[in-house]
Amino acid sequence: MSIVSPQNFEFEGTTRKRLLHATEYLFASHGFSGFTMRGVAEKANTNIASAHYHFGSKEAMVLEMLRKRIEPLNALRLMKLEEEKTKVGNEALPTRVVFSALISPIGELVSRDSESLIMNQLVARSFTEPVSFIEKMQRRFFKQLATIFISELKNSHPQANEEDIHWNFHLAISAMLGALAQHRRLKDFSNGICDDKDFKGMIHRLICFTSSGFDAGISEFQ
Amino acid sequence: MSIVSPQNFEFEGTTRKRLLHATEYLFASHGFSGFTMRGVAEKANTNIASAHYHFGSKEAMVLEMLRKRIEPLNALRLMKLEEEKTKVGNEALPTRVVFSALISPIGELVSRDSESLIMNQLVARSFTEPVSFIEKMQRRFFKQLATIFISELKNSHPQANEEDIHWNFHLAISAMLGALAQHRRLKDFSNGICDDKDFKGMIHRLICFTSSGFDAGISEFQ
DNA sequence: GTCTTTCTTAAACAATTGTTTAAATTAATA
DNA sequence: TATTAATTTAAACAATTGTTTAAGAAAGAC
Repeated sequence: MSIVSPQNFEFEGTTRKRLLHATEYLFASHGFSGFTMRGVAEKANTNIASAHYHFGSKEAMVLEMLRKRIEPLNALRLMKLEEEKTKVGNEALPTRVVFSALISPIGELVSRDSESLIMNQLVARSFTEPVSFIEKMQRRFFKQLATIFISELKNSHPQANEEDIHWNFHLAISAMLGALAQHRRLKDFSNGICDDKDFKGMIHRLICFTSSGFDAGISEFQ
Repeated sequence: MSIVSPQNFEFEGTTRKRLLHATEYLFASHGFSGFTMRGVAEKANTNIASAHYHFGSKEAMVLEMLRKRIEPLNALRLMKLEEEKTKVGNEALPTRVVFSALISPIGELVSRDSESLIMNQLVARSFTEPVSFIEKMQRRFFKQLATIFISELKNSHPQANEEDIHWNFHLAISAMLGALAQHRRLKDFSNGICDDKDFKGMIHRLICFTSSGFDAGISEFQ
């Protein structure tokens, strides 16, 4: 089960769902300007006019697809964070727990809906796409979440300065998205030593990697 | 001096050089399928037929541009690594020194040629582009280098198993490329607290972050 | 000088792009 | 059943894509 495997199967459900599904797959593997409405229509077993009937435009179709994927993910992240906060009461959360709340929901959503494997490359891509509306999406879908998690990290590191917190949070997010986006390289470069299908393992390693990197960056500069 | 700042100035030099320069800038900010030959020609103050005269095709032009940027970078990386190895003689290199040899050349090339700031987004983008010839480029330009650095990390961690080495090297590379590719987010999210123009600082932080993350990942799983 | 090569340019090419139109079909409602 | 709304479809639209052609200009060699 690789993150984005070549899909020859037909998408199922209503035309609208098939279109969103095909959009998701093609956007994840080719980027916004790299896929075509005709390509989406063909993969969804319908035609281009139908896509415009349901969504109005290519841009609107991608936006709707992204919204449906990202919103549940962020909701799960916030839920996890609240859960951990009530657990410890007045104490500050360890770095690792904060990053676990941020990262582990990716793996959990993938487990729930096996088809959402694509989401990883998808979310990651939406952070490297240059298209202006996606830059806006970053802010709309992620800035608020980032603020909450950063303030939590401030609680965990009361002696650290804000600049270090922000810098290393940024590096951690970059690592997270980078790992999702470049997952295929692991297979190419490890000569079969690593199991790139071990998604749970990746999530676990990613949490360990980012929280350790974060803490090292905080203590180094203070 | 942000990594990719909006450039209104005209590119200088021969037509060929102006074309490569414009290609670099546009590919970095829009990706392969996101920029057009007409856009490149206009930015280079020439016309599309001239671009085809000098390079033959859009793909060949991008390949040539990438080659000219990546090869000197990798040469510097290998030189740094050899330098450090001769310093310690028979001893193994600390993780941090290995990652410093891998990452610091990015900052040094940027210092030498201020215009190569773009290179960062550029190299990073070439690792998230889906276009097939760029996937081939990953292997051509990076696989050999990765093998060398991985074997060096094996020397540094003789007790670790290969799987952990590969996984965490992969995560470190992802963090490095992710940080370069998503550099703009720092400005967007830090509310002016962090100086995104402090490139040397970023390189330093990145080396600290990745080597600590790597070591944590190695020791956790053994 | 002439000739040859190198480079530049405007114009056209065929193919593909997102989008729209309008007719045909299906589903829902009364 | 009759009528209305929702959906699908083929065809065409204008704009843009990478590429090519062929004529011209610039530069160097003889």
